[in-house]
Formats: sequence, structure tokens, C-alpha cells
Amino acid sequence: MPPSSLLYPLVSADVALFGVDGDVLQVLLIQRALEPEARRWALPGAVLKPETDRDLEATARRALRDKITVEIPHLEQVGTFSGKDRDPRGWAIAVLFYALLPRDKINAVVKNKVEAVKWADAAKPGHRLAFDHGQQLAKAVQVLHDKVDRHSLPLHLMPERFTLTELQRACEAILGRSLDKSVFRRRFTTSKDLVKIPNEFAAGPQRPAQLYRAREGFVF
Amino acid sequence: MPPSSLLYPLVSADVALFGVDGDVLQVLLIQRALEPEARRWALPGAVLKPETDRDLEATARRALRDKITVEIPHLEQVGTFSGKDRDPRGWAIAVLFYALLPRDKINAVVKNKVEAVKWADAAKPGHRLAFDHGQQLAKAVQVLHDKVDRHSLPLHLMPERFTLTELQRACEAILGRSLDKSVFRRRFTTSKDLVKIPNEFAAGPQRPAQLYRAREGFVF
DNA sequence: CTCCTAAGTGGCACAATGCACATATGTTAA
DNA sequence: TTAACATATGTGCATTGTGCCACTTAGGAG
Repeated sequence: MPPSSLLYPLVSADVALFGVDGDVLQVLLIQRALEPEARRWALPGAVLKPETDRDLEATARRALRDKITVEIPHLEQVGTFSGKDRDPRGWAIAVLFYALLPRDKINAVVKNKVEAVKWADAAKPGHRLAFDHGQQLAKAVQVLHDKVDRHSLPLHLMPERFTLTELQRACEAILGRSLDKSVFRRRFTTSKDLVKIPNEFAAGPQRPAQLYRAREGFVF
Repeated sequence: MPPSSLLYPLVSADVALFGVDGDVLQVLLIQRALEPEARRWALPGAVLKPETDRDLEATARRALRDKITVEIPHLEQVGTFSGKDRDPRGWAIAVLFYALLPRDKINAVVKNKVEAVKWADAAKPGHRLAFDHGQQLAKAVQVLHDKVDRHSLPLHLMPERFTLTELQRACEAILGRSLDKSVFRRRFTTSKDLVKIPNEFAAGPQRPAQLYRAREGFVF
């Protein structure tokens, strides 16, 4: 039971789980089954259980474990949203995390649950989200955006092996604009985070493409 | 009374208040009067009062109002620290903010209070801080550092009117390294955030220096 | 063998940077 | 009165990074 009075705030963790499909940045939404805001789409979240959660990142992981089947390697804090008006139940605090899901796992996420689950365009989810989740999502997208702008490579979005062009598509999806091929390559073929896989190429109806993988121990 | 059980976490807001004195980045510390961690130095903080605080930023402002005399214009969230082991009283959440105090107000902050208050070198406070405040401080310094690295100007640290050299000293204090005078000037004399004050100069035993002020509505 | 597609490379103008040096303008001291 | 001095402000140049665009290369499809 959440606290009904104002004595203690309701504390929860929300997660913006991002994936890239083609050239669109997507985010996982769930349709709330219970009041408040029942039937509205929302970011997955969970209420803190101090007796079991080690910290709020554990709360966030639990929120995901209930919905999806794959384990998330990368989870990072975005910020904290607080106040007495964000949740009809009263004074509430939500700590927002984001996570990146590899392209090849993007269809392995739906679990048997009461709630409906779907992927939505992260830039325009198409619905008014529950609580302040619209604002939260915008903030998470902005953080992701800034990070890629600062030349961080979102390798956690990529499968084990990938081509430079695939990586460029992922960055373009996050930034929402196209990048120059030549510039992109010059910048990153010398990056310590990218490792060329010798003699491994992606086949296709054109010239084969060199495959790369993330450096051991890489974190976004 | 903080919650003694694990049913609800203890929620508080901490503030890293930064100032620059000469070429050292300083942070305001208070010596705790009460248990736990009595007599240890800590960042100023306050426990959330849901009945009075609009949000956690308000909690942070209240933490400062109790200690210092000047109103802080700029307050920004750094991150949230949570877990059952950070505070001996049990499961606790602390949301950390930072604030920047102008050089000319740096000696106007001490209020009549039980606790001792002092400025410490932000890079090495010299004491083991209470709770996880050492870690919190390091994170706040890093955020500040990154921001200046990305060419943001910490104008909130400066007095109303200042010279380019003073501004450069402030940036150097934050970054912990010296910057090239020529590069610094080329970069920022054309910045929209800096406004030259015509016919106003700082006197001294040398050539007078042009005075600048922050653009109206500037935020760090 | 030729065409198509995407991979990968190279050139060039321009901007940002690091560094050395030059000039300006006040105070201070002989 | 004048020279020494300290800091402000500006210039020149080599190096490196970036944006833009054209070109070459290596496969598959027909």
C-alpha cells in the first residue's frame, strides 16, 4: 500500500528502455492496468521495496524484469522528478533510468502479463503518457542525444557484431538527423571503443562490409 | 522523526555550494551537531518535509536558507544516491543539487547556528565526509567540470561585473588546469552570454581590463 | 559483361586549437 | 622625468578536426 498521507512520499523508479528499429529510436511503453491512470500508456516503473531492493537501480531492474525477458546490461540514471502534484496519490518521487536494448533482442521482450506492451517512437509517442512520463521521456531522450553529440557511441544498442553503417544508422536515429558517412568513419575507425573483427564481413547484394564489435568492458 | 523501520526510506536533499577563491574551487561544508555522524563534516542537507516542500529543489533551498544569508539564484540537480547502507538510520535516498555562489558573496554566508561552517577545497576536502558525501561531492565536481569542458561559462560564480582574466581563473579553478589565454579570449569575446560594458574598466597596477557582465537571462 | 548498390577513400575549404610573440596602458620606483 | 614592470589585449602560423562532396571499389543480379 502506498502512503495515503503526506507523511512519507511515494518512491518509485521508472525506466526508459530504448531500442533502434531501422532509423527510428523507439521506447518501450506499457499500458497501465490499475488505477491511477488506468489504461494510459506509461514508462515501466516499480515502487521501491526497501526490504528487498538494494538501491533504486535494483528497483528499476525489477520494473524491467516483470515486463521483458532479456537481462539489461546497461542502466544509467537520468534524474529525479518530485513534487506533490505529479501523482494523484500524493507527494511522489520518481528516479528515472534509461537502458539500451540491442537491435537483435528488440522482438524478444514481451512477457505474459496483464498489461499491454508496445514500442513507440521515442520522439513522438503518440499518446499523452501517464503522470509526468512525457516529460521524463523527453529528458531521457535529451540525455541520450547529448551523449551521442559528445561522440559517445551507443554500442549497447548494437548486436554482438555490426557494420559501421549500422552504427551510423543508430546514431542518426538517436540524433534525429543524418550524418556524413565520411566524417563518421574518420572519427570512429580510430576509436578505442571499436574493434575490427579480422576477416569477418557482412554479406549482401553489394560490397561486403567490415564487421566490428565493442571493446571489452565498454560502457556507454 | 525519521522512519526507523524499512517500510519507508528517509528522503533528503543535499547541496554542494561552490565558490571560487583565487584559483581554488571551494565547497561549503557544515560540521554536524547531531547524531548520526556527529562532529563530522558534511554537505548541507535537509530532510524532506512533504507538508511544506513543493518539490525536492525546495528542500534543497531550505537546507541552504538555514545556513547562509544570501539567496541562491542557480540550483541544479546532479543525481540521486540511494540504498540501505548509506545512512545508519536505514534505507535512505539523497537527491544532490549544486549551486554556484558569486565570488563577492563568498564571505557573507555564515549564519548564527549551532554547527560550524567552513569553506574547503572541493578537490580535496581534507576530511572524510559524513555518509557518502565524499562520493556526492566528487560527482558534483565532475558534473561542473564536464560542463565547463563543454564551453559553458560559470557566470553564476562571478560578481556583477568582472574581467575576462577573472573568468578564466574561475574556469581554471573548476577544471584544475591552466588554460591558454589567447584561446580563451578568442572563444568567448564573441559569446552571446558575455556582454561588454562600454567604457568600464578594472583598475590596477597595470593596463586596465575591460569589464563584462552576464547576458540577461543567462543560465549556466 | 554490364549495371546497381552500398562500402570505403580522398580532396578541399574552413574552423578550432596550441604556442610564440608583439603591442598597449596603466602603476611604481629610481 | 623617465625607465622598469606587470598585466591586458591582439596577431601570426602550424596543426588538427570538421563539413561537404566527389570518386573509387567490390560484391550480387540480370
